[in-house]
Amino acid sequence: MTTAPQRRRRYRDETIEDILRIAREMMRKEGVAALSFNAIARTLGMQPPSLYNYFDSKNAIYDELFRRGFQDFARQMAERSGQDGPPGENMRSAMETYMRFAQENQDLYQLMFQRPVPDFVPSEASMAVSLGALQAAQMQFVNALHSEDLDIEIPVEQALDLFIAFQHGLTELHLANNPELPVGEGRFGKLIPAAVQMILDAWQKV
Amino acid sequence: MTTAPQRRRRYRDETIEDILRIAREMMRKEGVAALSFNAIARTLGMQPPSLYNYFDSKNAIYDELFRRGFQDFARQMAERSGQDGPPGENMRSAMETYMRFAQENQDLYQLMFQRPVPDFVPSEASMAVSLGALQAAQMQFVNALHSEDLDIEIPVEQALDLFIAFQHGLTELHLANNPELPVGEGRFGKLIPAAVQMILDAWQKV
DNA sequence: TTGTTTTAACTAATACTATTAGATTATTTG
DNA sequence: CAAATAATCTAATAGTATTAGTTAAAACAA
Repeated sequence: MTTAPQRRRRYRDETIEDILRIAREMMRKEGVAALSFNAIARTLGMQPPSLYNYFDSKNAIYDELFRRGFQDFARQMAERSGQDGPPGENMRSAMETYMRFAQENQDLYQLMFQRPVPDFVPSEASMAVSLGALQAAQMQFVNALHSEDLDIEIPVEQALDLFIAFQHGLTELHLANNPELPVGEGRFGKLIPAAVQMILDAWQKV
Repeated sequence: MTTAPQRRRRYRDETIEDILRIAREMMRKEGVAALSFNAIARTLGMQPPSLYNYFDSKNAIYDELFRRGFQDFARQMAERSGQDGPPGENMRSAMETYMRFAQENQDLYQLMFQRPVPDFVPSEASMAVSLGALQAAQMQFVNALHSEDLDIEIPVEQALDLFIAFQHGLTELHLANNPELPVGEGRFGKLIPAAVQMILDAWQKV
């Protein structure tokens, strides 16, 4: 028949989504590196070896989450507001989107930007997605640095890297100090406006 | 006798140092979270259970390294130059010392500032050392922010946190991108002067 | 120098982990 | 209906941290 094989595939796809959903729950609860392949299987009511029909290894699960994480990240950075606004607004939007993604997807963020699992190395395909996403996010921002309102005395790439480091540092420290608080609250989560103002004070035309 | 018992204690202390040295080697080679209690014992020529005569658990080894790491960190931050110099010199010295510690002790730095081992929670005693070290490093720096050359329009604690985030972000990204390069080289490792200049441009009296 | 206590090592065992091999059952296709 | 495929199982391997119980040696007190 024509419908039957599709049903099996649908079941299979559903099982894969279940696996990834359970994996993320466990990563959030026990820590990214504490993910147990066996425990995922047991939660699904399977014996651990059966899970190998869906993923070749535990690291293959990490890899799929890594890839999807960067896809989501790229999408959210692309859809953020303020890209065509004044530099300050653009910077604020970029920092908030970056930090919000990290706060709302702490499991994925750790997997993507920290390296909590020592023997997990992203596949070439996932690495390509990752580099593409990061480059796209940076390209969006280079335009802002070429604004007529700014007077930056260092090479654009360096200015961009300073911004990235600032953004990353604020995000890391927000997650370390107030992981439960949304962007805008907490010791570091509330500093985005002050950070943007500092950058503008340094780079704005006098 | 009087000398004999001291000899045994000396042997014991030497073994403890050996254990910690081997642990750090393994963490650098295989990753912090990949440290194997059994492998340390085998390297020492012991059976794994014998190692429990020196450390109560694998996490106790992490804990001792965590504590010593913050002691070293505090000492290096306290001894750094430029603390009484002009604000820009003080900032540059602080950032360089912070990043150099991270670059030269990547195993300890990960254990201290990232959280690569999910079920390792520092003991209260080690946590106290850690908080003391961080607070001391920050206190050194508050003086710099009160300099007469600066005109900061936000609360001092916020200015301090912005600096910390910037410093931390540059360091994280240096280790992620050019872990083998010393401070001053590499995409992010060379940006400390530019970062300090940016902060001065924003905060210096006009 | 005795006897006692402490220390440091051992072996054996437990309960976990990811993973592989091979057999079996269920589902889908020709 | 028969053949192929997919999904599951059991059993086993080699590793992990850790605990219990034992033994030999060293240090201490008399």
